[in-house]
Amino acid sequence: MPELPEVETIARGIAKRVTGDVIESVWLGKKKEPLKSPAAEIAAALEHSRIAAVRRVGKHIVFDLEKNGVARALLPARERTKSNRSRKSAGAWESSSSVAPPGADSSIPSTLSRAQWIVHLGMTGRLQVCEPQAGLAKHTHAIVGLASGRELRFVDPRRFGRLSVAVGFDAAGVEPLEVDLETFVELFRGRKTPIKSALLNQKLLRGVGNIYADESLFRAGIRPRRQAASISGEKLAKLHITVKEVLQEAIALGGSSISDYVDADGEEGFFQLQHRVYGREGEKCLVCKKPVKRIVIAGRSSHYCAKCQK
DNA sequence: ACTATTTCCTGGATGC
DNA sequence: TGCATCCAGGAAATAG
Repeated sequence: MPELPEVETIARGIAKRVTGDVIESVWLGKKKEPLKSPAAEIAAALEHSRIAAVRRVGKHIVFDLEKNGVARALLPARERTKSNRSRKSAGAWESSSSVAPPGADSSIPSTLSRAQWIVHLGMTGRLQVCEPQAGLAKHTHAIVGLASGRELRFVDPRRFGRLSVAVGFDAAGVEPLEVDLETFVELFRGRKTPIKSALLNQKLLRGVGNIYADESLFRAGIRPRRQAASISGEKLAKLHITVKEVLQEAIALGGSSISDYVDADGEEGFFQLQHRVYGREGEKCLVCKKPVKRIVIAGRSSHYCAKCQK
């Protein structure tokens, strides 16, 4: 279940392999769930684009795409009108900023369109960079052919993952690794919801999932059910630190491998060995030896130590 | 404006 | 062994 550290690890691995490569072809499967934008828009945005960068935003993997505007001018008018329906996705292609590419011959009218391909892995999504002859994994929903001769494949058995395209993509919420204390504290002001739910709310903090919420709360000594607004400034300051600490340690270890998570190199992460409460129901708390408890908050398993967390 | 609950998905684990 | 049931959980949709 990729959360921020796993997505960061995967994005770095993919970036290493495909940055600068050019997309030559796009195949999208028949299943509709994985596609958040219409298939035609995704294919149109990706084809003939250069992958300028690959980065993580929250739990999203963002491919920054660049392409010369010539293809746009050649699009049939019908296609252009059709793709203008949705401003949120590739339909906004027309309104993308057009600038001359560096080093372009100024005598030839040329535009450079920028867009983003956004991949959300959901629970079981995977991105593979492989040779075209490599066996096709079951539940492959997208295959992107690259000029280098390799393929980028999106595989997702449970189909909670999503593919979309956008212009000027930005996700809601603040980056947990960048947020300052004042902004962090402000996120929880007046919130009656349990702190665990607030941490999982991507409109507040983007990237924290179930594992890292539990681990951060344990280190901060806060029970997951505590009403967010009732937590002291001192405790929130502690949480502000432990959230970053847990995420940074996890990134350093390549994420947490539970069930079948592997990064872009097929390597497992090792942060699961550092979990102090997550998945340890009934086992002894590593600090006080009391058994770790498990409760359900908003349908999510939540692990904590009743003695160490108040 | 918030908050809580339900729904989508499949594969692996468990129960009888 | 087989078959049904449950569970994992991110985020969108729905309800309150």
